[in-house]
Amino acid sequence: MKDSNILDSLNPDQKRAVTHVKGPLLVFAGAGSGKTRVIIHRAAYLIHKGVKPYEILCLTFTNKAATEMKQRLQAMAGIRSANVWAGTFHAFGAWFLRREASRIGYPGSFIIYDETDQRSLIRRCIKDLNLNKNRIKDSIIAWLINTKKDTLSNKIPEHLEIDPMPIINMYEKRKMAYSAFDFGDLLYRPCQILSNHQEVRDKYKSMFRYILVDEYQDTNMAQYKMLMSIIGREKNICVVGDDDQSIYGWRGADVGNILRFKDDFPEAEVVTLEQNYRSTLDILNAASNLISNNRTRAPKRLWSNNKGEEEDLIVNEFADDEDEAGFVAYTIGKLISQDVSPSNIGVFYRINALSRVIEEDLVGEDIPYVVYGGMRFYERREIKDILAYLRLIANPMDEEALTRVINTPPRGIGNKSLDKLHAIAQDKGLSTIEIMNKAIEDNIIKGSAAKGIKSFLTILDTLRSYAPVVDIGDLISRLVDITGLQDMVASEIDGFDRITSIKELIASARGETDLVSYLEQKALISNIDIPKNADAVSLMTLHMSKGLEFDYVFILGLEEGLLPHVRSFDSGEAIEEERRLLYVGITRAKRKAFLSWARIRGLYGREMFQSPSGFIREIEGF
DNA sequence: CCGAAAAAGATTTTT
DNA sequence: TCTTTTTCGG
Repeated sequence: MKDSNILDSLNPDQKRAVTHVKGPLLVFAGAGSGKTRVIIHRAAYLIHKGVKPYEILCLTFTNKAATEMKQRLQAMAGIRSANVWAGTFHAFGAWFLRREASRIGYPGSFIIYDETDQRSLIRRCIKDLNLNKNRIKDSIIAWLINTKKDTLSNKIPEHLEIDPMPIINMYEKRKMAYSAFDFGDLLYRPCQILSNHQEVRDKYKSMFRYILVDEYQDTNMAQYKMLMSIIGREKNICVVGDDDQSIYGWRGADVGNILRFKDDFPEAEVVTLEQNYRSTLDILNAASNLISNNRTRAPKRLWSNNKGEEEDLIVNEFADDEDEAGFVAYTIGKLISQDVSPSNIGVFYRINALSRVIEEDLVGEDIPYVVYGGMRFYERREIKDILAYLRLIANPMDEEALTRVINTPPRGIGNKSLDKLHAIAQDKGLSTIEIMNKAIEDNIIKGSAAKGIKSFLTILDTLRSYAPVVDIGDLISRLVDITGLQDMVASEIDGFDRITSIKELIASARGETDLVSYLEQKALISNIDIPKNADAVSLMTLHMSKGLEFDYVFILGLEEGLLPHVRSFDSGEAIEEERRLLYVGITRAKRKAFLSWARIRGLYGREMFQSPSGFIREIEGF
């Protein structure tokens, strides 16, 4: 491949970013300015210039972005690109820990706890510490634990009724005994290891000589530190981002990271991409008007050559949410009748709860649609049950998984017996599974409970013997059969749907053989892949829309309390983030954007009287 | 111990 | 409104 193949289609600024090989590089890439192209082309260019693919590390924020990056790089640079390390920060953290976790007393075969697992473990700690009646919320503890890890700080809010530290300590101790990491650990623990071990730092510094980071504006403190400790002496670090699209502050993301890049690396080359190739001028101006109301941002103004039709951005007011939904469905129907493909239409909202009304009307109009997010596949009960069994096969120490399935389906083991077992295990310092047989021999557990436990152990043994010899799809289908999960689920009211999702899971696990890496994949990728060639209208939250584009975009619920959301009212910073969220939404639109608000909205079973979002006036430039 | 019924909880966003 | 947890009678 020649230089020209890689550089031909780029504008001068993009070219500058792609060809800057040595030393730190900061790319401010406005919405629709070809950011992803720059990253892909840059990686391809590096390989072309003789950089070894395995020396390149590409970090992104979402799985979606990571997958896209790998695919497009493969298309451009061919098979060699397979050796580029590309993935999310969390996936990188997990990969790192598989190799280095022994340094903090963890086995490399650890499992990953998702939010639900984390919550129920916290709840159990609260219970075991007899802090139940204090009505301390697990959500607050979870928030504390996660924030501590995301921001690498030890600050604890003072206005708490009780000291959260005993709970947190017990949580961490047990999590370690179970060989589990939570999401926060995947970023925090690598930081810890890297900062304590010079030789580990050196190892990864020489391993990855070229680092590319996408969505740098969304990095939190832990991600930042992790990054800084693996940047080699050559400082070939390239970060790409847009401070106007930082929308993860609530999760510890710090826009300051991108704004301070110049301080971290004074010698850095800075490229600003301001030409927008996506939207029409009207849409772009509306978005620019809006975002110019933010105080903390690097000054810039996007421009576009796309003239468009006369009215490309429309704000509508409706009497209630049903009218709004009716309009959206009607308009989409009209567009489709004009030969617009449904896949070129996106409907966005601030909170998932808004999708329902729209869905009803879309069904009524016979319009195909896909809802992204919402109830996540791997959080469905039947799927979590199956995964818990798999986790137990891979790692008998996983008490959380054990608690979940020991009596699912019911086999006569109630809370009493379970508490007894837990107590013995705690006492002996062993895992519950290890002491089960002995508890029965010693007659501590009797009757139906003992019988249930015996059959449970037999089931596990049987499954464990299958695990090395069949693929995971096969393993799961035997699992649902032997455990009785399948029969249990089938007899439920919504059994058919649940059986369908079990079948989906089995199908998607065909050909997989490595249980540990399979489970990691499931923990880190929360949504099952929806075929993207599906010709359907896309419904999603504004957060999910980042990185996508549609010819026609509908944004619902521009109301005070919804967008901006109530929870942002007490801080100016948070309001700015809401503004960026709407900015992201508007800039997804290529040809037309329909924004709307309703005077009455049914929300959580209540009728709310709404007033228009202040953002509407800002868009219109008053 | 089980399952139904009632009560409570949570409704922002994601890895 | 919808889901999860707790309570209570069998």
